[in-house]
Order: sequence, then structure tokens, then C-alpha cells
Amino acid sequence: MPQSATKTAATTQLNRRQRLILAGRHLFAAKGYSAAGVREIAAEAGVSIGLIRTHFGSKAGLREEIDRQVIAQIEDLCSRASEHLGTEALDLLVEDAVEWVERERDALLYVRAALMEKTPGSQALLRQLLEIMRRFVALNRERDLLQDDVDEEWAATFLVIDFLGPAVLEPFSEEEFGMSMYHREMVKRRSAFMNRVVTRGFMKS
Amino acid sequence: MPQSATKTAATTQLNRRQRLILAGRHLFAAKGYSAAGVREIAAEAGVSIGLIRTHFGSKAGLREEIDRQVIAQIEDLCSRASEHLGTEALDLLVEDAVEWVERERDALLYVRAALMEKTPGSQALLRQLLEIMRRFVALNRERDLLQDDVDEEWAATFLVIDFLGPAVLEPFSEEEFGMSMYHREMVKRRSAFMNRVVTRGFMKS
DNA sequence: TCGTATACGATACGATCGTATACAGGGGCA
DNA sequence: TGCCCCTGTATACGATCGTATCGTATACGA
Repeated sequence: MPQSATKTAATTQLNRRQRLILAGRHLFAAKGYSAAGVREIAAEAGVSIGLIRTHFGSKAGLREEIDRQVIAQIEDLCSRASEHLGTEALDLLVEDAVEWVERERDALLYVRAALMEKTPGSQALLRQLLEIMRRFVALNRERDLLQDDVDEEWAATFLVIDFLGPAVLEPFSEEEFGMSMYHREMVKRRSAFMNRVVTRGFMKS
Repeated sequence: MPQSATKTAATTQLNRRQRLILAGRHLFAAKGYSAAGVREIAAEAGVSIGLIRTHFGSKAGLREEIDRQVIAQIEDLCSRASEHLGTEALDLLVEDAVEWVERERDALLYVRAALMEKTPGSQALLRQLLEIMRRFVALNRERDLLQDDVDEEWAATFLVIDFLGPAVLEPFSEEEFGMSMYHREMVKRRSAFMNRVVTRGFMKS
């Protein structure tokens, strides 16, 4: 009983804090930082309001912690993406990203919401994404997979935009396209189209 | 005196209302709908708070009116884009859009902010953008400017994403790229890159 | 010229915001 | 056992939110 109580207590402590983070991430992503209230977050996490102050100092502190965790996730994605080489690197990066998005949809939607507000955290998030794409472009140049005279900085920016694009459109996707942007069929079509665009384009010159 | 007084009064009336709309558009775009308060909006417009209720019923009513005006502007852009034909149609559409963005930057940043929140207005805004791009794609197909076997729905979505992309990145642009996304040099480089991408891509297959 | 409708501002109201404070339970250490 | 710190809850506080109300000034039609 004492041991299991200790364990339970520790678990609960971790859970309380982490549940606040998850609830905050979810609500910030869904309604935006200003519109999501601390009482609502605490209620969704199933804890009392005071815990936000205890663990994070303030609502802003909670956001900073969420930023840190999401940035860490993207760093992970980045390091795994760097392992991909060869012709199918883009496919694999897309697959990795898609797998992450499926597993951590709230995290992506949080990135989407975070970018709406310019904070140190959101700036860092964007920089992280740019860094991933710059490395990806550089890697492909080294492997001689880039066409000649490509504006590499814009190529990286282009990739960031088209990574975030579906997230931006996601809340409207059901009504405009009849399914989620991250529905398997949607991802497949999009992946095929983007693959075509980056290698051949879609318009005659 | 009476005539000029009448004129002034009428002008003032129009100004008051329109100034509220412009101030609201600016603040909603800059801080988001929830974070922008009615007192702040009234102060920026140089009128008293009560006028928001008088003219629009509520804060939400003000947003609806802003939505209407912005949608109307985009419709204008749409009808003008439809006039462009021939090989340089994309260039002209881009030029039109760029000119509009330069003239009405707040309107674009408002679109950006509006898309963060799912409302009837934001859904209509997105649909409008999609419609523009669908027509553009269809027009190019009719003119035989599309490559074979292009997924036209995704092509239109792609164009929407890459139209909104710079707006999404704009608040971070100064720090990441050293200048605004809508700086002339930036637009030129971006335009060149996008032109290349849609016709040739940038990666070897 | 007067009556009325509208335009407008000042202020009050209730709700909700984020934060601060007071207090309760339960391990770890003397 | 007694003290203490840590985690946690409940509640209070001041500020600010959006909205409602009231008084006044101004323009227009009879």
C-alpha cells in the first residue's frame, strides 16, 4: 500500500502536470490562446485552477512549457528526417511527418495556432521548421538531387509553407473537401500531387 | 453653412462607421479576435464604445461586417483574375494579388487571422479563395496550358496554400529573412521560384 | 419652428478573466 | 512523534471583458 501509494502519487503528480499540458495544448490549438481560459483548461485536465500557478507560474508559463515540448517533438522529427538519403528522401520525410501528424495531431494544430501569435515560442517553432527544410534541401543538393540554379532558401520556405498548409486548412477541410486533410486518401492524393510538383510542376511552360 | 454642415455630418457618419471597420480589421488582424477589445477598437477609431453596438449590434456583428467587406474585395480580385488569359496568366494573377496585398495589407492579414478561427465568415473567405484558384486552373486547362493528368482539385488547393503562405509567415519574416514577405525583392524572388516550381519543379526525379 | 428620429458619448452592470491567498493531506527526515 | 516541504484544492480579489442604458445633440420633415 505505501509503495503503491508512492507510485500512484508520483504517477498522479506527473499526470496532473502533463494532463494540464495536454489540455492546454488542445484548447490553445482549438480556440487560440486568448479564447482558452485557465478554468476551462483545468476542467479538461480534471484538476483545480491553482495547479497552473503551482507548476507553470501563470497561463503564459504554461504556454512556454507547451512550446518547449512541441519544439522538442519537431526536433525529433528533424533528426529522424536527416537520416533519410537517396531519391526517396522526400517521400520518407513526408511519411515521417504524416506519421507524426497522425500520432500527435494536437501538436500540429497547436503549431498552427501558435503561428497566429508572434511570441518567442512561435518564432522558435517556425525557425525549427525552416531549419528542418533547409537541411533537407542542402542534403539533396549534396546528393545532386536538386535541379540547377535552384533558389535554395525559397525552396526551404516553400516546403515549410506546404507542410503547414494542410494544418491551416484542416478546420475547413470537412466542409470543403468532404474529409480531413489527414485522411489517408487525402494524404495520398496530396503526396502524389506534391511529388509531381517538385519534380515536374503541373503547368506547361 | 447648413449644406456644408450636412455634408460634414454625413461624411462623419460614414467615417465613424468605416473607421470602426478599419480599426477592427487592423486589430483583429494584429492580435486576433479574442485579444482585441472593443474599447481598444473604439479608441483606435477615435469614437466611443457605444457606436459598435449602434452600428453593428455587437463585437461579433462588427466582425461579420468586416468579413463581408473583405470577401467583397476578394471577389473583385477574382473577377479581375478571370480576365487574364494566355501563357502569362499566372504571372498576371500573381501581380494582381501582389498589388492588392500592397494596397490592402491589413485585409490580407485579416484573412490570415480569420482563418485561425472557424466562423461562417472565415469559411466563406476560404471558399472564395478556393473558387478563384479553381477557376484559374480550369481556365488554364481550357487553354491547354495544363500538363496531362493533373489533379486539378489539388492544384487549386496548392495555389490557395501558396497564396496564404507568405501571409502566415509575414509576422516572422523580418527576423527570419531580414525583410517583409511583401518587400519587392522578396516578391520577385518568390515569384521567380514559384514560376519555376509550377512549370518544372526544383528536384530531379 | 417645432417634433421626432437618429447619432453619439458617458457610464453602469454582470460576467469572466488571470492571479493571489489560505488551508488540507501525506511522505521524508530528525 | 513532530516538523517541514511539496502537491493539491477551494475560494477570494481586482481588473477587464462585452453589453445595456440613459442623457444629449443634431438633422430632417411637417
